[in-house]
Amino acid sequence: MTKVHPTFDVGTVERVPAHAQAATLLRRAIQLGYLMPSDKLPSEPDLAKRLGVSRVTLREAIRQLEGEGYVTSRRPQGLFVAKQVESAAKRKAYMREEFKRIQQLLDFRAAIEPMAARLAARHRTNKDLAAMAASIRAMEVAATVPQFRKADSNFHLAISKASKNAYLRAALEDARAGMFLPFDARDFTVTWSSSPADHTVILDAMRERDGERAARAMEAHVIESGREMADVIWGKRGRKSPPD
Amino acid sequence: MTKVHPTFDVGTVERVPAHAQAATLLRRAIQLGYLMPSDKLPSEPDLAKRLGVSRVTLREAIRQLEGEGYVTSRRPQGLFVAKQVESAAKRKAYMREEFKRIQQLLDFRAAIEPMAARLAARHRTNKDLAAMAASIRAMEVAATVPQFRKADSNFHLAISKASKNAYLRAALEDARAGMFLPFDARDFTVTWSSSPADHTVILDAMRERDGERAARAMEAHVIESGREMADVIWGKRGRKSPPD
DNA sequence: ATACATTGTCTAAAAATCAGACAATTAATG
DNA sequence: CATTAATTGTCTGATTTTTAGACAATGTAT
Repeated sequence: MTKVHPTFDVGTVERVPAHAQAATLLRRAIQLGYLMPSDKLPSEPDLAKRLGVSRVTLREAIRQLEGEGYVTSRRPQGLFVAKQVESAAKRKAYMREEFKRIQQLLDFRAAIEPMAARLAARHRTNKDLAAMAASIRAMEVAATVPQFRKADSNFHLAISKASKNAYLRAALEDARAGMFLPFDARDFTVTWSSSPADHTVILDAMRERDGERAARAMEAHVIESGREMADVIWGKRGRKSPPD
Repeated sequence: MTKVHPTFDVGTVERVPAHAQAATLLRRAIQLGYLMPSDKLPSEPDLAKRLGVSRVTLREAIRQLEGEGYVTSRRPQGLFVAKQVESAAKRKAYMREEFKRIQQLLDFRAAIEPMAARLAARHRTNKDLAAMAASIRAMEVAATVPQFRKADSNFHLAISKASKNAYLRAALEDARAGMFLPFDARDFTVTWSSSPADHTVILDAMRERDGERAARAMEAHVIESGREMADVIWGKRGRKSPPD
């Protein structure tokens, strides 16, 4: 008796316009620290080609980002990354309201990052190891929060790459991009304190191909990062300064 | 000195046509067992409305799925899920060739499913619990592999839903959809042997809100499932029959 | 003052999607 | 066996999004 399934739910198609996607890509690049404040962006024709869209479409994306305050256009010189995206107070409010989402994201990271570290310790090449070490060095010499954040991101992404697991890697990239969205701030320096030591421990485990130790260290690191983050969000600790 | 970042790479925009998205949604519904072989799909206007696309767009998606052999259109009766997508031999060959990918997916599941179980044990409502129990009952009375698979899928998805974590849930859905693609076969009855007992243990932990036990049980289950799967793929055990 | 790269603005066309109408088909019904 | 009713097959025209390209406006650097 062929019949339609009663609880049939496949979800819905959501069309994402090309200009919205382009805006998301550029916003993410700024949020992840690939594009830093006051950086000049490529010219519109160039940028459009890189993004794989037409200039008109790119333009709509730029208008959107200008409205959000991520970029400013100085007439015939080009497009620049804004120095300040939003007020500190506004960002902090945003973070509180997004707290639940962040907490979910931290649990998600706590699930995947240790596994990525475990597999990376097993499958890493010397080149992978070098990339991780380079990221840690970059973290140590970072003078600004965006620089630090970029190095930190690179370290974790290097591990996900070394795991040789496409699923973990994709999930981790998504997770990190999602994390940094609200931490776009220049006034929060989360994970600055515990990170250097944590990262070194993880790197050692990678060097010795000790998967379990790498996983445990990563788990501790993610949990501690989350704790620090929560403290900052809820104002228990307040600001910290970068190391000198 | 404002300069363009040298290693500037934001990725590219990829336009995903609505019909491709619709095809993906329907394909996944079949792969996950929401739509079973010989099931009748809703009428085109109805389905188009549910998917949030026009009928023309839906039609392009259907043409695609027909080409892939997922559905067949019996003229004025409607659209039906195909009985057989591909031959058993072809699927088995496909599985071996996709073995690496499956192994990655198993590692990915081993990372996220225990965490989902842990959080589900903590956050589950009675309704969540009832859904899990219903899935187990459905598994016990399943007479065919698709039925069993659907029930199995529902159990794991119920847990991911109960975890109240959108990221874990989405990742788990992706992972399961990816798993079942090559296991669409009727000739593999993986996880049939160990599953009933495993699932009951997990359910007990959920009932008692014992997150750690739930996580451990789930981890063991995923690992054992992977082991059985590997055995079947490499022919160490061969076929099994469904319970009567 | 001038050159020049860049953004601002416009037009025309192509592609995707939508909304709706109507014909064709055939299982089910009486 | 004829009729009904639901469904797919097919078509048209409008709307939205995106593309490709041309040209003017701008203001910095030489």
